[in-house]
Amino acid sequence: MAIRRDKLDKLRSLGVEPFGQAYQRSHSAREVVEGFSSLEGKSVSLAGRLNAIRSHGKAAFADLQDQSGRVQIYVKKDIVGDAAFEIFEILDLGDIVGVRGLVFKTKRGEISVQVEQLTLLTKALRPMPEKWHGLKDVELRYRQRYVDLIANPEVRETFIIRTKVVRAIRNYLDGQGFYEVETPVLAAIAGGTTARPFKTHHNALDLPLFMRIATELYLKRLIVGGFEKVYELGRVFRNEGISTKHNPEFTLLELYEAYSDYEGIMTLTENLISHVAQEVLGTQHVIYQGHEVDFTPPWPRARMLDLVKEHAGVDFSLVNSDEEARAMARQAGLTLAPKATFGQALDEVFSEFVEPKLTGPMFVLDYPVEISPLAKRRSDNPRLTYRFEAFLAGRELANAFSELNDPIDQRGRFEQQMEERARGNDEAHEMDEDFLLALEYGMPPTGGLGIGIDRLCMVFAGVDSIRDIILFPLMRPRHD
RNA sequence: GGGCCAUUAGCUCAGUGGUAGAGCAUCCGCCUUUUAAGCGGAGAGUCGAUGGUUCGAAUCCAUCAUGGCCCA
Repeated sequence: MAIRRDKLDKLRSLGVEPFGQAYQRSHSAREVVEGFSSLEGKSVSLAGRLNAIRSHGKAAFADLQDQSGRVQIYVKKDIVGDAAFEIFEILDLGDIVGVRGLVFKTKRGEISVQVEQLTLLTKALRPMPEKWHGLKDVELRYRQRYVDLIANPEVRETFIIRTKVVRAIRNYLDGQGFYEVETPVLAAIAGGTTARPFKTHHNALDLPLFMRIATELYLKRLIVGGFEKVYELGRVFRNEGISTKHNPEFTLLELYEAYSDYEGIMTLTENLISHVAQEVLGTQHVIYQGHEVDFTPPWPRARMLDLVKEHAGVDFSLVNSDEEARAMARQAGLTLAPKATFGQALDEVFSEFVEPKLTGPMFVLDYPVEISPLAKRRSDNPRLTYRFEAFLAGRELANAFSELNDPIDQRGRFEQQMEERARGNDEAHEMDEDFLLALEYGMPPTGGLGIGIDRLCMVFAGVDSIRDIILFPLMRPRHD
């Protein structure tokens, strides 16, 4: 640091401003390398960070890194002149420069730019991480992602994949006639799923507010209002623990299609993901965590009850009461809370014995009503709903249902959730009178879908931790 | 919340009770087609923090901090 600060003064005394102005570039590093056959002998201008310097006395090679990649530059005293070469010798790894010069190939065959004019654009006051091993310290990689991006080029590729996934989703949905909308992040009630919200406060209205945990209830209001295909691709916030699969804020896609149902949404889901795979990876096949994944539709479908019967050896379709359900869970080897319902018992057994085995992609159908308070009941079995989840690599990828549009049933479900809450489950839904009011105006039969974008991107990028697909994951602030 | 692990130079890492090390980076010298350039030399540390055990602690013990992995 101190040495680099001294260099600032030295540069200024030589008439060089270490924090320069805009620089006109003619090419990117990649363009120079890939377009060599037509660029050889021609003059190009590039800008980027000095990644490596191999000095040879009165000449030097260096690697110039820009967003597209790296290209070697060759700085020769004879050509740039004594003054410029003196300045070049002061430069450090990490400094950002602009160069203009001729494209050529070295004896060893490396495409390079013979520098005629060198411009310092930004002096780096901090040293870069080690060139060979990169930055490995995960704490520093997350806290100082910019250094991670400089030192580990594959990290940029990971995040470019994320960008492409999001773009491909928008392209597909827009092409299907969906409208992208924006609904409130701050609301008096955080609804749409079961999770603890972040609480905040609006000063002028002296109003307690919550940050959204889902976009569901607002998007359904839009269906009531006559929008027929809407989606929101937005950040939601859940005040819960942090793990390789959980970050307190994450990106959720929710979409709603009027006059559709969960069957229609299943088809849409597999087509959407398949489209994204083709757009982003150019293939339907990926290997994730050692499993071969094939996104080609249609995906296998199985009823939750059947999967539980198959993998846990217990048949919940024979159960007639919550008590019998708890007994069946015990038979499968689980101990549950004494008040656990049929739905909770089934879900726990499913999570424990089935979920980890679902490499997928596949659909699991017909979730119990108690854990699906916003989903429509099956007409042939009121304990179950028209709800499915998509699974991939043992993890929930998507959650969808035929939306409950009966305001009276919906009120009953909310009341059931209130009882849950009274029993101490502070993740249960709150009564949302305003949403019920909307439903009373009439919501057409509708299918809805939610997809966790971070987890989806993890599969496409081949990373195992959600923190590796979030640019700036939440960290405890450093205090030193 | 529980268990296990990590924390040593800017970075990557050695160092299991007896004078704090290596490579890269940095600085100085040499070197005009190298590429993890090379050769010679130099500087660089509150060993995460605080206590304790010991003649002596990076090393053993306790607590705390930060992070990671697993579990709830």
